Amino acid sequence: MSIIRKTKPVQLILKQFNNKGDAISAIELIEKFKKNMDKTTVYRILDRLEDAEIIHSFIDQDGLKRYAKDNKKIHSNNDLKHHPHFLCEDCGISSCLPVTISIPSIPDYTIKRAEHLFTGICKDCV
Amino acid sequence: MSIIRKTKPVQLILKQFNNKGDAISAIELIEKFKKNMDKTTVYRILDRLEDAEIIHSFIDQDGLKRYAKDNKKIHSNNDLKHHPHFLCEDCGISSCLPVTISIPSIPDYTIKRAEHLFTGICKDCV
DNA sequence: TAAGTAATGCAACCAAATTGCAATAATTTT
DNA sequence: AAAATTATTGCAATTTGGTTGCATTACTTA
Repeated sequence: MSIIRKTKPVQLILKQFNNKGDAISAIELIEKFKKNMDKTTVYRILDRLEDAEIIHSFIDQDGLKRYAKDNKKIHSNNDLKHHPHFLCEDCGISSCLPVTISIPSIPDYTIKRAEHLFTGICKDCV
Repeated sequence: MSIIRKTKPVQLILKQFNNKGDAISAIELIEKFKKNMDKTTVYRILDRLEDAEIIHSFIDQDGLKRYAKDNKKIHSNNDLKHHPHFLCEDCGISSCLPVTISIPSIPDYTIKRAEHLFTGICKDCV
């Protein structure tokens, strides 16, 4: 699985993630590329890119799936794996924050995955 | 707003939250009470209970809205406001963990809300 | 117990996401 | 470089979680 061919739609979406490091929702991408490709294609490309660990996804407070480019600094070692995602209430721009959240150890619980979502006002909207 | 009458549907749902402290998804409740009430009613009761701060909600990793009873110990003071939610991969049971996550302060960012989602294996599924 | 109004059920609707399938376009093989 | 292979796409239809409008029902209170 997850062999990715360099089709035009794939290149368009990849370029999008390379240009800006923001976390983009699937619907934003569908809207942006509606003349270039079908929404099904957008969803499937995102799935494949996630499989290939080129991007990662999370669900935001509104239940929308968002995707962001995988960042080596953030994802390479275990320490930095648990980084928070931030969503600005004002401009709606979402981003990965380059800080580590320490996971508390809870007796008898095995934590495999953690997702931290912050909502507030970003530096450009003060 | 948010005056809550003790109708039969409301009592059923309240009993559900009083019995078990788990975080229940709206669809679980709809399924469970499908012979007792309409799904619209479930959604509207949940909204009202949340308004009245009897329960609180969050979106889980699958994008499902989940609700749990508000816990005074967890919600009374600001320190304990940011408690994580845990979802067991195995049994699917979700719960509020009574621990505090410290929010890192990020320069130029104002964090208003935080949501922490852990996925893993719970104590009953080891 | 009658009036006022909150709450419910039903049907229709909506948006995000998924699926099946035939057509198309990257690759790979020759 | 053409043919064969198979990943990828577009389109239409479907699914799912959730919402809305409205007439009817049932709490509450006076």
